[in-house]
Amino acid sequence: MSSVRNVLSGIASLTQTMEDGRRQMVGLLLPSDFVGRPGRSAAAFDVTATTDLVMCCFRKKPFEEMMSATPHVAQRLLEMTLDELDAAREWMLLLGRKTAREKIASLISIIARRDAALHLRKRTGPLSVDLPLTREEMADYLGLTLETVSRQISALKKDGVITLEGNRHVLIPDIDRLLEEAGDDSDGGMLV
Amino acid sequence: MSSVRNVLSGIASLTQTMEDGRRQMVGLLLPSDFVGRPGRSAAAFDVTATTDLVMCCFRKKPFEEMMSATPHVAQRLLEMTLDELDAAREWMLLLGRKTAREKIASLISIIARRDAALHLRKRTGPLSVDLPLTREEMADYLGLTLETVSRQISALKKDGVITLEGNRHVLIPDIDRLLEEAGDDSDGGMLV
DNA sequence: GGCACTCCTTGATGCAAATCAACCTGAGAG
DNA sequence: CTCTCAGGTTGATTTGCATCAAGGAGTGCC
Repeated sequence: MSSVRNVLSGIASLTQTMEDGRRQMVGLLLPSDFVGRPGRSAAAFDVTATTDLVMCCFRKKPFEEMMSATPHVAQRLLEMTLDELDAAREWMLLLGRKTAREKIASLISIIARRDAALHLRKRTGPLSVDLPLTREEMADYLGLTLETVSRQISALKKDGVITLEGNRHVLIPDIDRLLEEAGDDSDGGMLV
Repeated sequence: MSSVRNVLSGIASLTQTMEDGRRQMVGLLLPSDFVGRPGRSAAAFDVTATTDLVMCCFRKKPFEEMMSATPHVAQRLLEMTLDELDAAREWMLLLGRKTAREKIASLISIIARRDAALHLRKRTGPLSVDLPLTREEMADYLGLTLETVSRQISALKKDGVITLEGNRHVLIPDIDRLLEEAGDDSDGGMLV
């Protein structure tokens, strides 16, 4: 049993489930993300692959030895965990206080931002992003139902905030407009 | 400017605020909890004392030197941060999927558990806990309005799940009943 | 072709929690 | 003693989202 894994390619989701089946996604694992905890074997959450996935699993013992031996590793891991904690806390604001429309706009802008960070290319035309999640997965992430997700996406489309190309592809003519709809303050954090 | 602080006594809350004033509490700082991040100066959240508070502030430089010098410190800090992350994720389930009644029951049971962990004494009679928060602060924590908090507390009282002694003091005749109302699976995590 | 399936959209209806509003209680302050 | 003000309760009404329900579009299989 390895206690720590590292996503190499693909997307996985971290979800919590209640006895009666209500589900909440609590994290999205993208390439380069770590899962698991050094020093604990039982996982508190379900980890589900949402696409084909390649992960790199570390053996418990050697990994812990490395942690002790090289302080930089522990420090780097700490920093990554603190980033995740910040992201989780931003998400708590979304779950607790945002409207359905704001939630959708937030999700799209987060995906857009992550995409931009990944590709690092300045595009002049409208931003273009792929949604790596089904409507149901988005609903689980946002604390909504899939019907509400679908309706709010349609509404944002009708209002010209986004354009759809097929079900999974979104064009963003005006990113500031989208951020405004997301209710984030201008400079806005919200990295995942 | 110190980057890291440690609560010695009292209670502080970590909150996020939107431009229009909507607020979400994203963490409760109790004695022994750490705030802040090594390596970053700007805080992403408001930290507000909800009671008189004594904190221990570390100077940035010496703290970071200590981090590098003693791997145990970094590891311990990592572990604490991972615990906080777990707690944040449990909280996301609450915010995204639980009903108002379940949220209140969850909050009370969390406070009860923490209390029990602190005092370590087996009591035979009904559990007795003090709520360290006003109704409004509970509302900010749970993603509700203060009126709903008040109503649900009254409802739980009427249904015999809890008993009130004054506004801030709660008796729990049957902790399992309360946990059931909280919607947590029996053995249940939910530490804060 | 027809069938089964997943994913998605849209409409009608219901309900839980927000909102708006009034009032209660206790603690200082003058 | 009265005034004020923060914290709390409770009631009436509204509303945003969930729920229930039907149907469309794409894909793979026989």
